[in-house]
Amino acid sequence: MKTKVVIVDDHSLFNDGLSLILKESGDYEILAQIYDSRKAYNECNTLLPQLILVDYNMPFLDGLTLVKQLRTLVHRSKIVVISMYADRREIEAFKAYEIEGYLSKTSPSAEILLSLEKIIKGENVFQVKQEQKTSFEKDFFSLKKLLTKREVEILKALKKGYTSEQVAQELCLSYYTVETHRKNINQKLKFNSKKEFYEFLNTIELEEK
Amino acid sequence: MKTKVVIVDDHSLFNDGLSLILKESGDYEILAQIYDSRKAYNECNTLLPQLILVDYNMPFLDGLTLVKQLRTLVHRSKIVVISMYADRREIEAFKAYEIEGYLSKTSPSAEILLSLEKIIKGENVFQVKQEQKTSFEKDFFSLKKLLTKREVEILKALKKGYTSEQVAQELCLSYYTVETHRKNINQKLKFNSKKEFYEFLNTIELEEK
DNA sequence: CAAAAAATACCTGTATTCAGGTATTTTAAT
DNA sequence: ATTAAAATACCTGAATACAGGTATTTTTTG
Repeated sequence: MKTKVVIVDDHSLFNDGLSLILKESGDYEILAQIYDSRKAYNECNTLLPQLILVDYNMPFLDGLTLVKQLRTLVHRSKIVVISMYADRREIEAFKAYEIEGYLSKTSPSAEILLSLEKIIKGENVFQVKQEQKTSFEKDFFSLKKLLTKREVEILKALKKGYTSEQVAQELCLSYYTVETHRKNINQKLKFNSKKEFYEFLNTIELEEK
Repeated sequence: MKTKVVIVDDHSLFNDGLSLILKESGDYEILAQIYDSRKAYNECNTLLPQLILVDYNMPFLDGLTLVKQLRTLVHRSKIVVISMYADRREIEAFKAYEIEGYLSKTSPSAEILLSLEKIIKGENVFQVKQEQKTSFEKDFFSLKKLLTKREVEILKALKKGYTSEQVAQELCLSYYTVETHRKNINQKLKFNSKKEFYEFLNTIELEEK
């Protein structure tokens, strides 16, 4: 049984090359090669890959933010980040989203294949020493499962560029209510900065398809 | 008759991927894949390839310096630089060494193959980045005219999710200075909401190298 | 060199967001 | 029908951002 893979990398040559390498090994089926990270969320939502390979450096939507989004999917894919530079701090940033692997583009491809094999079998592989292992498994959530209907409505209004005050007017609510909802949203999604929140807000698809 | 190629790129995955892509096309014979640019000169001196593909960003010996070296070889190979970011100024720097092509890693591999074909036939091909344009990126050129160097630096730091206070620390500035810069940026770009500012921040490509 | 542009820094007041609460009512689920 | 979840609303203090200034120094440029 071949492992179903989606590759997300804006560098087409690399994307295609990696795709070929995986195909050649005979163990992988490439469901999609995505060149624009902004499309990854929706693609993975329908394709349901077992493994998602994500580049770290991408325009518009960087690897970290993308991984955060992908983790809100109901379907739990294994996520492996492939970075140009194997940086410890970079890895730390990803720890929160409990990715299954972090590999470097500078590694020989044989090594990459070996690492991926291990990851498929359930191991986690971090090319730079993993010093602190997470003691408990967090529950992974679907955005829609985690957020309530009202909270999604609040997000939709915020997507229009409204302040909490304006959202309150729009939805005929008290300012305090809106703030409460935002507070709960922030708690659930654990944003580390305003930038992250707005990045999420700008890229997430809230309308039903 | 297959074209004899040497690939120089420290990113093994990319190197191997490109190698596979070329082999698959049936038109190329890979004489060597070199992962350490410092070895490229001697290798090419003995292998005498018709075509040398060189990555731009490499440790120890960058693409530009390597090309300079390779041009001192008696054997005249066609040299094509493959870069992450197709920047006009980068290309200019290479023009002095009369390379035959300059391609971007973001181009579809079919396009790369087509370009290489042309180059083999004697043409020179210089690809300048084809941008997927967002509303803001269209105006990026004028944006750079509008914003000062420091202001762009501030934006870059903000892109990391920093607050003004953190940006000040990062750049060894006063908090007030950072706020002044932000104020000027906001005045120049006339954002109507925080959402708009962060949308801009998240979508704009500030690195240009 | 003189003028303009850029970078630096400070001040004040206001607006907005965030994070910690508490608490009641409405709705959904067992 | 009872319980749990969701939605509502309020309070407060702190952090951050925004908008209006002023003002000095440094750098660039004609």
